[in-house]
Amino acid sequence: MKSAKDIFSEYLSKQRLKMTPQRRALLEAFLNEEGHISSEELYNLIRKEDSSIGQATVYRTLKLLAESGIAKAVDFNDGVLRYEHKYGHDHHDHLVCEHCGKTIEAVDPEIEHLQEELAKKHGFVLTHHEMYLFGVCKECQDKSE
Amino acid sequence: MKSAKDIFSEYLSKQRLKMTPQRRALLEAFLNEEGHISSEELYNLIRKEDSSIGQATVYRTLKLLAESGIAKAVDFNDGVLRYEHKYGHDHHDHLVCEHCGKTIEAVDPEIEHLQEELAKKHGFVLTHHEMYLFGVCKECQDKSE
DNA sequence: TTTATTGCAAACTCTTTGCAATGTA
DNA sequence: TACATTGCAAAGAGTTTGCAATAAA
Repeated sequence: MKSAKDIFSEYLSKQRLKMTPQRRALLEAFLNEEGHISSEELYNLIRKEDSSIGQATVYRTLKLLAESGIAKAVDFNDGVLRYEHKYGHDHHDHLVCEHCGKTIEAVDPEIEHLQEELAKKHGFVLTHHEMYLFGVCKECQDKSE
Repeated sequence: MKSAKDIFSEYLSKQRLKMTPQRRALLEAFLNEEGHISSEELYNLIRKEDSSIGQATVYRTLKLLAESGIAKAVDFNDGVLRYEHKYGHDHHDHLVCEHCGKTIEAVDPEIEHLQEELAKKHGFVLTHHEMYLFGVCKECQDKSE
């Protein structure tokens, strides 16, 4: 299986774009992060290793990572766009705890199927969907008792 | 059944807030609009009737309408927050056409039920959810053939 | 009379863009 | 060499906020 780096390199050359040390470093930092990272968070991480990298480059690179299929933008309604790993990861939706901000990734094949059906019923061809379930997680429920 | 105006008045007095001509006019304009309206769109509408109303008041009033349960914020990922009627309207999700921007409101009771189940399975108590299905509508499919 | 509201402009947050210098293919 | 990329600072979009004047309860 191709590595994320291969995918990214191939995407760049296909688009006649260039690989640079900044892009290499940002890809690596992104891949080392587990969760849902914002541009600013990634900027703060990368700074520790190379303080010469600018914010704009981080924004630009994350966009590129999303275009190449390495990353996927997710929006938890907290005012910033976040990115999660996409390449090599299955599709999933998110449960978001409104108290502690924790997110859980989950899929329900039946829901996925019914979404397709619902779209079809209205004449739509689905390209993608977003489903966020907001609520209170187990731990926060216990705490507030 | 109470009118939206009653609901809003009651909400205001309960919060020790005041009814003003601006709020009255904005509520009316909002109720007269059918779709999903942004603050700027509502501002442009209200201006025609009373050009002295400021943008900030529109932002502030829409927020108030949402708090009172009259309106509900929806986010179609187009960079602006929109509001739709909530009071007296059943819950629904949205199909969004990525070509023409048209939205269709739809509900699938089975999906709703499975969302609850999925949340429960992960220990969550659901407060609300967002589900947007993005795709291409019938008309746009036909056009691009 | 007390307290909320207004319009205005300035401030704010997140993100994008123009540009001259620099680096990659 | 030709052209993409960089960092920077400035610009942009959408939204919020401080404030003095005004108006509702």
